[in-house]
This record gives sequence, C-alpha cells and structure tokens, in this order.
Amino acid sequence: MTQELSKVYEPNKIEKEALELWANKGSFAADPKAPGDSYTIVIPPPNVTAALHLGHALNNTLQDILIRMRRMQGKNTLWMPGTDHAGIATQTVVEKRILAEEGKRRTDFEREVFVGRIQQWKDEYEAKIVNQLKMMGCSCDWDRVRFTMDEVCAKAVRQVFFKLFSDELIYRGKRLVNWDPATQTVLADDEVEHKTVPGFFWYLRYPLVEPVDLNAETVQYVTVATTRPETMLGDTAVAMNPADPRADALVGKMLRLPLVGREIPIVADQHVVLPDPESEDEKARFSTGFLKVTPAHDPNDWEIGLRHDLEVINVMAPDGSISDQYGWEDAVGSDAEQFLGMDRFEARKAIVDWFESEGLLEKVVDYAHEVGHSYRSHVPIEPYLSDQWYVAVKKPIENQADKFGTDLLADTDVPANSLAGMALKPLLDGKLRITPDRYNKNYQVWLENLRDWPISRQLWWGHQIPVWCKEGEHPNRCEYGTVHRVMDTDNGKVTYLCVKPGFEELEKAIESEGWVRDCDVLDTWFSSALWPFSTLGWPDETEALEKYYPGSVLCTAREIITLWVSRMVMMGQYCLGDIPFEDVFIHAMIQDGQGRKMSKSLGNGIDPLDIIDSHGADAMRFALAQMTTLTQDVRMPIEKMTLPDGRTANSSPKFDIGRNFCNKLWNASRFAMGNLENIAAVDELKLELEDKWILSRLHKTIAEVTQQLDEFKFSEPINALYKFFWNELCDWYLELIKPRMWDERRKGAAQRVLAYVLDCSLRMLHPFLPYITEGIYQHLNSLMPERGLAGIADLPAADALVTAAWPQAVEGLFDGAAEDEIAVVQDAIGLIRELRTKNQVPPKDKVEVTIKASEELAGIIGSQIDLICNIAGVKQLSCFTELAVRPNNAAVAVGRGIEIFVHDVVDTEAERKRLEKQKEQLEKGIKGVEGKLGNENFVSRAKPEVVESERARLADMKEQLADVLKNLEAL
RNA sequence: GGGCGGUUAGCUCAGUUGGCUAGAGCACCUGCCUUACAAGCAGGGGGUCACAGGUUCAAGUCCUGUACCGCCCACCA
Repeated sequence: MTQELSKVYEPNKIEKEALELWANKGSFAADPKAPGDSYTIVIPPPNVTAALHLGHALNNTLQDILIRMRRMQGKNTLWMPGTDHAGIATQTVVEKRILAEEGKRRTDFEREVFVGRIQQWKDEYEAKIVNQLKMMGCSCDWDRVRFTMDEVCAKAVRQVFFKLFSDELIYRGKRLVNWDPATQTVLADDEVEHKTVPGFFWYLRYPLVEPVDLNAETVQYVTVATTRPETMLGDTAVAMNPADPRADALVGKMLRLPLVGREIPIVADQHVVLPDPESEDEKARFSTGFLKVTPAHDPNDWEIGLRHDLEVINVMAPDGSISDQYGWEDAVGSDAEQFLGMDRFEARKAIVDWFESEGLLEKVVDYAHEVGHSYRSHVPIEPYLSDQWYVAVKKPIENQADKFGTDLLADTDVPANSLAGMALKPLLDGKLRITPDRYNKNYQVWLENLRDWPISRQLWWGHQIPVWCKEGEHPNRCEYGTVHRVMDTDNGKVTYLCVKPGFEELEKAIESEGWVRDCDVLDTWFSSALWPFSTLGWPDETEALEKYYPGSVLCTAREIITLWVSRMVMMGQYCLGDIPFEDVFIHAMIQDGQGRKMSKSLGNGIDPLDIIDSHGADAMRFALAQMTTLTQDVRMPIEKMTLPDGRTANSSPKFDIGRNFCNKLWNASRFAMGNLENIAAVDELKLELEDKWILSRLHKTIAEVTQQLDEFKFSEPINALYKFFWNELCDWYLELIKPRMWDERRKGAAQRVLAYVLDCSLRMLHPFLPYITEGIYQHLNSLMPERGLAGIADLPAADALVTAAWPQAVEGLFDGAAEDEIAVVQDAIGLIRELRTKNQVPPKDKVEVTIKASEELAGIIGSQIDLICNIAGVKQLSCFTELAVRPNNAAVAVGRGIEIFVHDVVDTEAERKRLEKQKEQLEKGIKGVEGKLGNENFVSRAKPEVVESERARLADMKEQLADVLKNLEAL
C-alpha cells in the first residue's frame, strides 16, 4: 500500500484491499489449538430459497460486530457460517420455477432427478449468499461453511433420530394436514392463503335417540350450526359447553346422525361457545350451543376427539370426493350411500337438500368467513387426516433423569427430564439469557404449552426419514445398527426399523428383503435444531466441538424464538448435556417508511449488494448498527436511487449518514497522515491542555463503548463513537492542534497524541466499519509503526487492525479539569462566532475582542488566548476581570460569568434585538425558578442538591440579566 | 382471540433510577469552495412529547383508561 491516502474516499477499492489482506492472513480462521477462551457464534443459516435481503444484512452485521470485537479482545473466536435447505420453501420455489419455465410438475420427474434440480438451485443460491456475506465484511470462518443437508450435518441428523427412536421418543401418530385436493399435496401453514368468502351457516337438526325432558318440555332433537354440512357424514359426537344450563340433561345422551344412522354421543367440552344473541362475538350470536364434531375433517374437532376419545371417521378420498374407502365403514346400506363419489361441494348441496326435504333444516343464515385456499391451485384446502412421525416432547426420558431430575417444572406439567423440560429449565434458572428480556415470556409460554412435534413432511427435499418398515410382526433384524419396533396401525401390526448412520450395507440388505424406506422427509427445523453442534462435527468428538461448544451468543429475529431457538436448546441439552449458547440477542425487524414489512410483492425491499455498490459496505453497516436499539421494529424510508451502472434500485436516506461518516473518517485520516510524515523528536512528552482533554474524552469513550457492546447495545456505541470522532476529535482537537503542526517545538506531542487517538478510534470503529478502518490502519502502520504514548498509555502494535488489541480504558487519563477548561474555551469561541455571524462579519476578517470574566474563567482564557484567536478569527484578545471602560462600538455576548465584546462591528438594531431576546428569556427563566423556590413544598421535599442547584441557577441568571440590562443601556 | 412493541421537530429516532431552557442525524433558512473533508464548515429557525385522568414539590419519564399504527402466535362451527 502507498503511504498517501487517495484524495477521494472510494469504498469499493478499500473493500477489495481489505478482503485480500484478511484472506491472505487467514484472519477469520478458527484454530481450536490456539490459546484464548473460546467465543462462538453460529450463523442463523439463511434459507437457500433466495438471495439475502436487508434483514439478513442487519442480522449478520450485528454478529460481525460482536465477533470482531471479541477477536480483538483476544478471544479464540469462531463464527460458523452456513445455509439451510429450508425444505418446503425451497422445494416450492423450484417447483414454481420449473412449472413456469418448462410447464412440468414435480410428479413429472423421478424423485432423484427432481431433487437434483433443487440441488442445482441450492448450489447457485448458496454461492450467492456466501458471496453476499463476504461482501458485507462478515468475518466467518469460510473454510467451515456447512449446509443443513451436507454429509456432516446429515450424519448428525441420523444420529439424533436414532437416539430419539432408541429412547422411544419417536412414534407414529395421526395428524390433520393442509391438503390440496386439486394437486393432492400437503401444504405448509404459510402456503395456505386465507380468503374471506361469502357463505352460510346451515342449522341442522340431529334427532335424539330417546326424547329428553328439559324444563317441562320434551326435547326431540338438537340443532347444530355448520358452514360445512358435507362433513356431517363423519360426525362422531355433538359437543356442548358444560356451563350450558341444558348440559346436565343432555350430556351423555345419544343422537342418531341423520342420513348415516350412526348413534353418536353428546359430550361436554369447554371449546363450545355458549349462545348469546346479544353478544359482540359473532360466534356466540350464531351458536346454538351445540357443535357437531368431525375429528377427521376439522382441527378443533380433532382436539375434541382426543379429549373424549371419539371415533375418527374419514369420509373423503384424497381428491376431495365423498368416499368410504378411507376409513368410513357404515356408509353402505344407509341413506348416505347416495353421496359416495360426489365432489365435496356437490355433496354439500345434496346434503342440504336432503335435510330440507326431511324437515331437518331449521334455517340458513348468511355468513362471511375465512377459508384457507391453496396458494397453488386456489381451491379450498381440506384438513385431512394422515399418518405422521412425532417426537414426544413432554415424555420423561429415563436415561436423562440423573442429570436433569424427574420433577415437574414449577407450575407446569413439564417434567425436567423431558425434551421440553430440558429447554425450559435453563431459562428459568437464568443460565440462558434472552435480550431484550421481554421475549423470555414467548419462549417460556411456548414450551409450557408445547405439544408433540410432528416431524415428517410429505416432500422430496430434505432428510429422508431413516426408518424402514414391513407389514406384520418381524423378529429383530440384527443386533447392531438398528432399533426395532412393532407398532399397531390401521392396517394391523407393522414393524419399523431405524438404522443408525454408517450402515449403508445393512440398508441395502434389508431393502432386498422387502423392507421399504419411509418416503417422507424430516421437518426442516429438525436439522436446524442441531446446527450448533452438527456444524462442529458431532457425533464425532472433534477438536472444534471440544473447543467451541457450548457457544456464546445467538443473534436472530423474534419470529423464530420458538421454532428454532428453543429447539436448539432442547437438542443441545439432549445430545450434549449443555445449552448451545448463554445469550440470545433478538434484534428488530426492518420495515419500510410506512411500517410495512419489506417484501418482494410490495417492491419495498432493499438489496444489500445495491447499497454496497452505491454507499459501500461500511456505510450500510453503520446505518444498520445505528438503527439497532432494543425496540421491536425499525423503519427505513425507501427511496429510488440510480446506481453507478445506470440501474435504479431501492435505497434509503439512512445510508447517507453512514457514508458521510466514512467520508469524514477518511478525510480526518488524510489530515493526520499529512501531519505525521516527519515525527518531531521529543526529549520528554509534554501534553498541552487539548491533548489532555482529547485523551480524557477518548478514554471515557473507550469505557462507554466497551460496556455497551458487552450489553448487546449497538446504536449507543456507534453514536458515541460518531460523536467522539466528529464533534470532538475533528471539530475541536484537529483545529486546536493545527498551529502546533507548524511549530517544531510543540509538534512532537501533538503528532504522537493524534496518532494514538486516531489508532484507538480506528480500533473501536473497526467492528462497525471493518473495511475503511483497516485501510486507514494499514496506511498509518506504514507511516508510523509505533503509536503508544510512552509512560502515558501503551498501545500494542499489530500488523492488521482485524487482530489488533481492543483498547483499554485508563482511568488515570480521565481529566475532569481539562474537560472543564476546554468547555470554557469552546463556550468563548461559540459566543465570538455567534457575534460574528449576527453582525455579518465576513469569515476572513479578523476581529478584536475584549473579554470580562470571573477570576476563574479569566485565568483559563488568559492561558489559552492563542487557541481562541486561531479558531475564532481573532487578531487581538484581551481578557480582564474588571473593565474600566466599555469597548466602544462593540457587540456583546453575555454568558455565565463572562461578557465578550467584539469590537467595531456593532449593528445596533441586530444587537438590541438579540439582547432583548436574551433579556426576555432570562426573565422568564428567573420567574420560573423563583416560583419553584418560593414553593414551600419544593424546598422541603425535593432533594437538597436539586434545591441547591436551582438556587445557583437563579443567581447565575440574575447576574447575567444585570449584564444584559447594562449592555442594553450602553447601546 | 392471546402476547408484545410503538405514538417526542417535516422525516428517522435518542431521552438512564421522575429534577436545569426536551436532544441527534436528515430536510429547511443564512453566510462561507477558510490548505483534511461542499458527502464539508460556521450560525439559525422548528416540538401542547397521541389523547384523557391520576400519583408527586416536580411527569416525555410512573399508574389507569382511550385512540391509532404495527409485529408475533393461535384460530376462524
């Protein structure tokens, strides 16, 4: 690198240089053998569905700030990168693409071929994502990139599944899935589009098997209200609220289901809404108090069915037609037989007609309600009963009892040695900390109410379930490598074999014996849950695992606290007996200027690479860090910009702030470089007032920034650094030392302090702005390799900023006196400048100034006359404690204990106006304070120091007022 | 429906355990291409702290209620 900094700040150039430097040095590589306590962050693996958006940029900027700071503090750091296969989301994206481009559906391909197509997509997007992260400056250990479906992670998945299966935590169970009858596929919850559609409530009468006497009347039937009459064929109960006054008489009685003739019970269940025609709740207004229960075709009814052990009767075929081939046995021979083969909507109409003709249709009411539709076929989805694999989350695990105990956790039904318990306990014990802590509740409530986890998905893209099955009961196939289990199913006994990873030969062997592998894949979150240790090579006992697990902090968005964070804790505890991280930092979600989520469809998204192009990565990071307070959402107003290559893209004025700061940093550094070329020798380092002041400010900033970063604050430290660098170092210190740079005798100390302060500033700014700081640091190194202040403050040298030592605050350099004195100088300069502007003195003109000040202030000003003259454009400055004669024709500014006269400039009119205004303000202030002090209650009840400071303030203002009045008179 | 956050200058946001005249950046006005920086420098204007009550000597800050904006989760006979 050349010594001179280029005149213009060009982010893209320094980004390239710094990336090369770090790559050559291997700065991000984690070495488990190296010294230092470990500090580990695992990246929330981005989905390979698409390129990264601004939310990712935020997420990863924050992680990079944390890891870079710890690296500089000498920790043995690992930031583990990688991507997530994102099962359904990725498969869907690719299916859409292939359908649009080739007109082919998934089912037009062999499974392996189609998975290969998704793999291609994954390769493309993984490369894009990794490149984006690199461009953002993320200091991940790029040699360790993992993918949730790569061999290493797959081994961990197989191992965990096997462990769960061995511990009898995995079982086969029924579940209602979102079924698209048109495409005959299962949809994820977020693939269901909710639309409000006009419909009806049909009120159907179900006769009692035997009439019941109720309130001196004989009840022959009950009326249920339904929006889906066709499902009545599968009804297996009618439910009513136990609080319903009729419940005593009716619960337990039997009904005869019309059409089918099935006898079904009336059961009591809290879920049923009590009827209330006056209610604001629509459901209560429409309710009859009786709810038909169809466990096979409605999620709530499924739950009710479980609670009352009801029969589950599926009356539909996968294409949505009425059928008795899928679990319905009493159709043939009944009046319901006529509906077999009808489409569900055709059947709806026919059934309503039948009820009407039989006099069992009480009424029909218009009702607009929400119906889930398939995002693909746009037909209403059908809750459809299917067999799935589950993980039991509240089942006590015997072999974990010693470690975790067997108690129920406080006020819950969660055993300490269940999966849910293992995830919940560390939070309750305070071992796991979530910042901001308001999210503790999310995590806790979710785990307390957790239900068993359905882990199978009817997809092709994912980890195929490592279970082989064969109908009937078969003896244990072999003693090693498998776990063997016989389960009861709808089709009688089935034997399941779970095969451990690493037994491919065995898999082939059993397949040749007629064992069939389950074709479903695992829920994406299953592999994500293992991310903190699968990436480190578990179940192998690797050095990396030994060194870097448990990790330190997880940084993510709140939407996945439950689905992801809690499951990582769960699996970390279960597999390794320890939580995967102590701290969870939850950052804000970025919204656009109107508070909407950023999304492709709204066209309000921002591409991080566009911002890097236009503003530079550092500017982007600055803006993102500055936005990160502990609030829940942050807004980013969107505006169009034109990129260097002519494209238009979304941007935000927020990034300008970062770019402006980088520009300031660049130019201040250029100034420094220009003045550090020939370092003047010094016998003994003699610090002047401004040196002591800037060192004091610097070290207070070091203390502040370090503590804030320890507390996961991001906005505060970058703002503190901004203020220190711009408003103190640039606005004042650089200006104050300019004259010294021309004076060989005074130059040496200023040069050394300047180099030192700049270096420390770069170090603290580096986690936020890695590129520009490294670029400047390299120049500084070649110009002036050693920058400590001998005997005052040490600063270990480093050949690159990325691994330079984080500065330590030295309290001995805090200098309140110097800060006070500089404040006096700054105030005086401020007043002189104000008078100059108000009286329209051209900037180039030098003025003569006389100051009258208290003894203390006069002492300070008297010793700093040169400083003031240089900065305020003063040719002659005299300072007195008493003024024999008021300077002629002078404008005056009155401050606390000070009067400043600028000679020969007075614009009488402006001067009078200004003094009158000040007089008014002072009078108002005095009145206010006098009122306060005149209040008996204030004086007696407020803290003495508050009263004291009010008194002092009053005295001050009175004195100033007197000065103002005197000067008004003199005009 | 449950949970949570927000409402402070035209815009985006700070504002510690209640305590000087409520701050910053952008935008705006005035003057400056002053030898690091016009992406800059100096000076300036601009706020009934959403609304209504309450506690207190004192409320942007604490409590209660209302309104609006938004997020997450669950659900929609």
